[in-house]
Amino acid sequence: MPEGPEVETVRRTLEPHLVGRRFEAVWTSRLKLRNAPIPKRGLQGLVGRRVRGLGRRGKQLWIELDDDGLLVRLGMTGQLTVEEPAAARQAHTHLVVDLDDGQQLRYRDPRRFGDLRPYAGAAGLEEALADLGPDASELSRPDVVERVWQALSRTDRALKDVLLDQRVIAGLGNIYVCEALHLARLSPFRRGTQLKRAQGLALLDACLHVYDEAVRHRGTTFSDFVDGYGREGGHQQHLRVFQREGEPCPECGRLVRREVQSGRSTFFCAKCQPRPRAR
DNA sequence: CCACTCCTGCGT
DNA sequence: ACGCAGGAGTGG
Repeated sequence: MPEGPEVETVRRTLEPHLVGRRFEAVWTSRLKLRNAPIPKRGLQGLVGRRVRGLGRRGKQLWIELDDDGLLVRLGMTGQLTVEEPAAARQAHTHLVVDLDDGQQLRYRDPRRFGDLRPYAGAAGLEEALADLGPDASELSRPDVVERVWQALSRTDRALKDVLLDQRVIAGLGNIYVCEALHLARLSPFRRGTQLKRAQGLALLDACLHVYDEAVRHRGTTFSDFVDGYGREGGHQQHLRVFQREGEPCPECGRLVRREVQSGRSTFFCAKCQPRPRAR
């Protein structure tokens, strides 16, 4: 469910609550996450540590504790929230941490595509992030834009697939890639090598803009996404094409189309985002 | 690039 | 009953 803006919304809502708190006890379910057992021992090892801060790059979130820490990936349906211990524990809860202020940090994930992974020291964190490109918010920096443009302009892959590749830019998912391509008026099926420099830069600027707006609206909620206090996002009111098949394009009125690309739905306007002629 | 996997839940 | 879902990985 969550892309970078949703994860950032969780990070921002949880950080003020968690910083300075100590992990007093840890409970985990016995189910697997991402096809691997929950690392019970590693999580138990975090008891007694104090939270220093919350970090994020792309869709990857982490809680920095004294020395070590905990990486959290939300997958499609993960929710990380602070709740009263008396609040009913919802189905599909896989982690409950008792905090020293009497509250609980809870992780819930019906589809279990998420991941909980303790890490050791700065080196452990660095290793976990090694394959991630710069966060999409870093596209505000000219040097990052230049580096990403170089990668983009040299690939024959479709723009949609490149932007979804977390090694190139981290944090964009299906929603915001569709949105950015529409904003930049570029077809998702166009290839990187078919871009002129100005078009490429405009696309990266559109990615940054869409990303910032989504953060400003505290993320997009269709069904599952909630912030650290269980509140829904607001960006679903502002989507241009995503999940709007058959509705008029906000720019030209032509009906938005949906097509399957790389196995996933792509939403676009055939008039504003004409297909490239050849490859 | 494709097909298929991990899962549950929801809308048609 | 079936298709589809914000992600990510594998194998072909």
